[in-house]
Amino acid sequence: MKPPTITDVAQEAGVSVSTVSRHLRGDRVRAAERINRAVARLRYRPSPAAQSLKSGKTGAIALVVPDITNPFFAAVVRGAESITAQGGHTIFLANTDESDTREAEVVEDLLSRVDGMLLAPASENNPSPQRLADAGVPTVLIDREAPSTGRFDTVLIDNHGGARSAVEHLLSNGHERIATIAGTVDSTPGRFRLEGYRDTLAGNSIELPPEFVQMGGFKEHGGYQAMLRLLALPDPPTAVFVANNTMTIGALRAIKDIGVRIPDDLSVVGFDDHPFSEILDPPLTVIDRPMEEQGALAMRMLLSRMSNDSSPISRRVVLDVRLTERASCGPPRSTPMGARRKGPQV
Amino acid sequence: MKPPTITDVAQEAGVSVSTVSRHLRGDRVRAAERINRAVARLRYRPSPAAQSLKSGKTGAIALVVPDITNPFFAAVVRGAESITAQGGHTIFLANTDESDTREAEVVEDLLSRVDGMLLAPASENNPSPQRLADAGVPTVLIDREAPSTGRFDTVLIDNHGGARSAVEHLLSNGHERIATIAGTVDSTPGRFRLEGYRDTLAGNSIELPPEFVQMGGFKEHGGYQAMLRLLALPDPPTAVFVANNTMTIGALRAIKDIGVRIPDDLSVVGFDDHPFSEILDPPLTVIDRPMEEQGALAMRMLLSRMSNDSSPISRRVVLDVRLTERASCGPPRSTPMGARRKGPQV
DNA sequence: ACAATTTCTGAAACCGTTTTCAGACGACGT
DNA sequence: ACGTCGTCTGAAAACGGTTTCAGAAATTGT
Repeated sequence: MKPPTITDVAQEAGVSVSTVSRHLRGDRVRAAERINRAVARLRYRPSPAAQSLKSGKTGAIALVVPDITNPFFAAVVRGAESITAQGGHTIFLANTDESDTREAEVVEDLLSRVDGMLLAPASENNPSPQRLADAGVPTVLIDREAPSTGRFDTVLIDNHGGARSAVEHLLSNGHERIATIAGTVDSTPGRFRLEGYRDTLAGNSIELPPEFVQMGGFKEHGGYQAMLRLLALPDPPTAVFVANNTMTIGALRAIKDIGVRIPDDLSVVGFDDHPFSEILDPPLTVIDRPMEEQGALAMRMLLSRMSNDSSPISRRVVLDVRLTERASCGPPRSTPMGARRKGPQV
Repeated sequence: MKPPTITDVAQEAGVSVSTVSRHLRGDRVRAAERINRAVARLRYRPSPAAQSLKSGKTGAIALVVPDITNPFFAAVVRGAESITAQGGHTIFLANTDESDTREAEVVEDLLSRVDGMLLAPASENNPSPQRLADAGVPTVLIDREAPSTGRFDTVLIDNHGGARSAVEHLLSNGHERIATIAGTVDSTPGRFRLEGYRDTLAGNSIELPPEFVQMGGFKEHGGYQAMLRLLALPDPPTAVFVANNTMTIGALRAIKDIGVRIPDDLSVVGFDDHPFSEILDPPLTVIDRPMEEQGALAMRMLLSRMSNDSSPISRRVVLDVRLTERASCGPPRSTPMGARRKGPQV
């Protein structure tokens, strides 16, 4: 009933606990065979609690993300897990619901249970990374930067460049009235994607009314509302860049509700690909990035950090993104839309 | 640098470690105020390893799912997490990639790290639940049954009834040539959804060629291939029931590649809703279920099991599903004269 | 065969907590 | 005042491993 301890094994094998311990950790030992048999017979498994108490290592790694429901983070998890699968580390996954306070709790709780952490902070002014640094927990940041830049290993993507590609694609299709639905501006992706959008338009000497930037908070509902506001404008945009996948779902729903047609009435570029993007009608043009690789890379960096304390300088990796062109963009409508609106409104 | 121990706190507060420990666990103690100050000043946090070694409790719960990328499981995780958030339990999430062997490893590893486990077994002949029972770890099964039925708490949904609703919906639209893309048949959902499909057809005295049942293995690619095979049939079906969400994505991609139109050429019902279902063209009719609630319920059952050892009988909860009708179903392309023309009946 | 060396072993200390177990202290009744 | 309680306290023993240490056994060299 009670799980067997190393003492039971020692007794069964007729040796001392030290010998059993040594054999289990790989030392050459005379009674190796007998110990193996005893272990098998008793189905002995060392207690992680005891091991970690003595060694100070837990054999676990935490992976903290703002929203596990988001396919991007799910992919990151898979990527990270694929690296850790062989090596003997367990992954603890935690969800923060995009909340700074929840993240603080979660991090505080996990702090002493793990040897290292992969963290995608909810926002940029979040104290968690600092807390982890203080506690001496090796940490790699994913997709979001820490307040005190340059002090943490980070795996980012080229958010600014991605937004630029999106807007340039729209420009090259002849659009000028290009709007954006932006995420929370105090998160790294939200901030840089918005800046990329603005810089690109500015670089092309295009000036747009401030209503062309609508905040969607990275949530589906936010995207829905934002798109509704955009479409209700007296002089609405002919193209929209939506800054993440969940807001895109909401935005498309709004478009559908209103009865606007893509790409005839409105061109759309999303950020982050998804299996569904291909089967939409029309298929969605998106900014794509290596999601699993982002997770895998972060995990590799973390593992190296954990074993190889050497390099004190922090690494900052920025992965490339690329535009996957499908069919949701076309030339702008020559005549401004406005007459043809139906369905629910804001 | 080193995290402070209870001894440091005791010293700082000028009392013995026992007193500190007692105060921390809630006993009345004279030096309460001084201890609090010491704890705050030192930023002391008790070592989970030491606590769990002594108490035998870990304060953690494992949640093991076959595929975290699947929005259904992501929702289950959220549901479960929402319950645990307040109470002091950490969640360990693990992914098994639908593999029995991976699941065995994961469960074996987590076994001694947690006080309880929420498990969605990869297949029905998977030994993990038995292993957990042997080890005395409270366990609640999610969505899948264990080999030795009736011995575990389980939170299921009405898979059979869901499949029946789907097929009946298709029947009421006038279809007779109804195919299915089934999941792995050794998993609970795969088995019962297929049985529900077969029973309903049999109940309506409809006999179909065996090629109308295609296996898709619950994977997107499997769904793609299965749909391709279905559409390549000399006498293809006029309607298809796809047994889960990821296969549906694949199936829809195949449909799009081939150029078949929904619902004119083919009616489709999926299993499990998704934000995207609504923005597809046409929006997808699906069997829907309370996903987060399934996770939340399972977590509640587990917590009660963990505290309240009382009831030795195992609970089996079956949640209802319902058909969410959208626009992916219509009358069959070549309807026999006089048959129902349009719209659902019954 | 014997000393010098190397390899292997068990006893014991330790990791940071919780929890007995006496004993110390203050409050109380008479 | 004095014994009797009840409350609060610190020393010490666990929990299940790992690791140091010194000693025993095996190996080697001559």
